[in-house]
Amino acid sequence: MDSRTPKPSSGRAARIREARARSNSRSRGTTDAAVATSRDERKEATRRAILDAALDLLSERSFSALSLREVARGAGIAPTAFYRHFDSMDALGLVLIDESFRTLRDLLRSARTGQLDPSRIIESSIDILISGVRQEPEHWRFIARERHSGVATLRHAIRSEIRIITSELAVDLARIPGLTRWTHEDLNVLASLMVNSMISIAEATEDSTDPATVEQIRQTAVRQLRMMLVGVYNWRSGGQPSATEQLGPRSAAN
Amino acid sequence: MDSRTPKPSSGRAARIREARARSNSRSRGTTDAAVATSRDERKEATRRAILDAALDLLSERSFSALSLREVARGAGIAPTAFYRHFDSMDALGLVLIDESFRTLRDLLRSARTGQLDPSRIIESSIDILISGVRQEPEHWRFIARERHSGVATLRHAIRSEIRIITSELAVDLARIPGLTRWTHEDLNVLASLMVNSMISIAEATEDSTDPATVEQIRQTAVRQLRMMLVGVYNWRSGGQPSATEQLGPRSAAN
DNA sequence: TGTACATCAGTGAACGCGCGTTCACTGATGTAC
DNA sequence: TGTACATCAGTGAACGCGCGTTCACTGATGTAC
Repeated sequence: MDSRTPKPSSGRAARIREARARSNSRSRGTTDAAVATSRDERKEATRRAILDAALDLLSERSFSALSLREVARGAGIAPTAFYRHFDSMDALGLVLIDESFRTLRDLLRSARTGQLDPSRIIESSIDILISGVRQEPEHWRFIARERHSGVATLRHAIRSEIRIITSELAVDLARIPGLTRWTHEDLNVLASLMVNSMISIAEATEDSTDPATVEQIRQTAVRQLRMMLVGVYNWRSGGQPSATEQLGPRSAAN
Repeated sequence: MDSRTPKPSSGRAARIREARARSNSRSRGTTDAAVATSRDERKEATRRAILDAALDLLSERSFSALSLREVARGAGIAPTAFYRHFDSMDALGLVLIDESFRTLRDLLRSARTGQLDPSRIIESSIDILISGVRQEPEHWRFIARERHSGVATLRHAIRSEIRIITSELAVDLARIPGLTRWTHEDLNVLASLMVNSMISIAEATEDSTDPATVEQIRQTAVRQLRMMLVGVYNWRSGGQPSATEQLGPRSAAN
């Protein structure tokens, strides 16, 4: 069995194979601590191993360049066993998108509910974002990469998830005192501006391991968001006529 | 010879094959109008055919999913002839990046030199961008896709090109009256904000053929940029203390 | 509790396929005289 | 201008490889009695 002879590879995949080996050990009567695992539990463990192996490989390759056999190898199973868990690689991809966006949504929820110091709201948000990215870098990388990938199924799935998150954020923004009178469209434009820069901040972060670089990205992000929000707070508040004149007339309709 | 029997395929690839067939016709003594082509000219034509075939295929696949044989097929040559023009697919990719960024830079230059109506500067810029994207959609798509792709060589090449464009823009911005006193870093932050949204506007545009959708994207883009620039014009100009207070203290150091 | 049978996650051989790359070649174009 | 030779873009057969998918199978786990 493959899981008995793991090849030298990255820590994560190795850990998965060990986990799979352990949960199978009882059935092979080894002296390993007898962890009672049902058939269902072991099936789930293999499923996870497949998903984790795929996510692991996706840090180097894009999804379209990922082969079923490679993933199976990473999970420590025969290629044919893959089909016991997923109909196709595309199906696996969709599950990965689902899980990745769960991570993203969790982060947003925690940012929303945790009362932040209002005087440092931007800094706190960015900090939450950056530490979130560092906790589950694979999910962020996957979303960032496949958002524009050649695989149409994944691209569309990601686009619709991003649209959902954006409109959720727009709803939230509508409650902020200064923005209560904004139109639906303006709120959505702002929200997508924020989601976009959130994703590109995440991308920038997870590419760099050097703490100094991360710190620099953090500061740039803070400045970017601050510029954006200065714009927001001045958007409909009048004043600064010389500046706003240069920016062209504001559309009266919306 | 393959170029004599073109398969039914997209217009562009077919046109390329025809061009190649035509430039070869003299050597085969057909009755075709005798276009005198030197060996060098024909070699160049094949090279172009390869590049165009690749760009054509890249509208559906990502670069890493592109095969040498596929490209050769698209260009109407035998797979082995590919090596007469490029050492590898990676080499081809780098040439494509080069050409794509030439398109992008040309667009920026024309936007810079053509004196725009200052009262409609945002609208004009966006219009230039959108029509630029519609003229050479393949280049934009290629950059957008491969920016986060799995092919490290291309990713790095694109990143450094974007960095160059961003700092060129920062230099330009420094000349704008309201921004003359900004720090180097602030200008770069603003420039990268603008380049980022430029790319994402381009992405949004080239995915949609429907004119109504394009018009909607255009309006959203205008609004996004306007919000951003309202922020910029208020960035160091003081005033609006209640709003800026909510955004946290401005860093005095830079 | 023991027994007989059903279930089903995982296997390994086999298939046909498209891939990148090598090689010796062909024959039109270019060049030296 | 004509001839002899060099150049070199493009060819097609051949190679070994990893791929996705099929199939009949195995044997531990689960279940009915």
